[in-house]
Amino acid sequence: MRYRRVDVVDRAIEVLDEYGLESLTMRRLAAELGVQPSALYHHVPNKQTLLAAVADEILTRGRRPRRARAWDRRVVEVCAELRDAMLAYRDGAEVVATAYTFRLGVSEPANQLHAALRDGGLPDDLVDVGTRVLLHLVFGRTVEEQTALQAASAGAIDRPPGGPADFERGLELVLDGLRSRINAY
Amino acid sequence: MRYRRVDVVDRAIEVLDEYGLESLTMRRLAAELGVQPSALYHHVPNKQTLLAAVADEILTRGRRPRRARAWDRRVVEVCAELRDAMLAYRDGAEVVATAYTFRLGVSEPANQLHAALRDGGLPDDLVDVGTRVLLHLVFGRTVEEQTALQAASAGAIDRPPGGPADFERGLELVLDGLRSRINAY
DNA sequence: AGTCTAACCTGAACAGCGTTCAGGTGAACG
DNA sequence: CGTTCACCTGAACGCTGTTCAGGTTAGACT
Repeated sequence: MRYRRVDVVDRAIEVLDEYGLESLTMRRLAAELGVQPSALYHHVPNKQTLLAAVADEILTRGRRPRRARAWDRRVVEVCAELRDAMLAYRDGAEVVATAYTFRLGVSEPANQLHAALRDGGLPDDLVDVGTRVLLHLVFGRTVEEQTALQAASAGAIDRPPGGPADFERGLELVLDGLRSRINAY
Repeated sequence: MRYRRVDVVDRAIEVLDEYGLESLTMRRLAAELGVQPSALYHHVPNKQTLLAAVADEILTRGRRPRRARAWDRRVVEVCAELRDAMLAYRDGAEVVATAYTFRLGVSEPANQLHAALRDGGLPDDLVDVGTRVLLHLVFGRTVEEQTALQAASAGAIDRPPGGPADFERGLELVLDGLRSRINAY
């Protein structure tokens, strides 16, 4: 069998979802493809890049059509989509959040939030600040939620916190702040 | 030379600050102490625990007296102290944020924020939501800032964003949201 | 049809990691 | 003066990401 880059990334996501991030090693992935570990380096320069590609693919798979027209509803939509996309795969939140931290891909959600806040009529500098605050909120919260969720399903019952409702509460908090800044101008 | 747990943690912080998190290996730390790697396991059960201890020590060293009386000023104070404490050591933000993610220590800032929001007269559930939002904001932002800062000092000039002003802007955004929820009751 | 090129892969190795374990050593205490 | 026990040694185990020289094979070109 001969593979291309896409096949490697796809299989990486399968391994991630089934066995978790700590089991997603180059050797494991190679074995899963029936190939020597060194073969992977013909498709990907290193593991970090692989993980970035995995993160991007996870987000791509989670995309859905934009429905809302009002800027603040659109922010909620983007954040919810981002959250759901990450939660759809085991350890997805950690992979995506880490890739974002190292500025590897994951720029699409940032762009969409940026655009939404701009449409809201916020001053430019507040658009930047707001975008980052929203991203940090979504990443932090979702990583926390997924960690707790997986810990809970592993027996350590530590009341799975939050859920979508709790998530949206936090979001509304920030949106309130943003809205109050609009009315001021 | 004979060491105790404190010595190990202290030296770990020195190695962290001087050579960075990726160089803080058990072997490296042992060599720095002039000791076999296995010796470390008499002071610490594993590396994860060591890093949690490092995180806690970093926060302890960064503590300062509480001055503000108003609840919202106190929130700003706690967040600023947390940020400064993490920024005081190389990769400090990442170490502390990771420890928090895995629920290993780092509970003090959470408690203080919780108390401040309670004093603000927020309903209980909002206190929880707000505390976590604030923590995620501070962690996300500080990790991002420190990463960019260190990348910049390593030659990759990617405009070091933010600084204290930018940080406080994001914070005020959330505080606005919280304040608006108070006045509603 | 035959040749060539480039993409894909093999197999072995390197240097490093966290962690374990049986056994040694020396300071402090009774 | 003897014993205990905290601290440490030295070697090993099983992993990890990554490199490299060389083999194989599919597809394009003449």
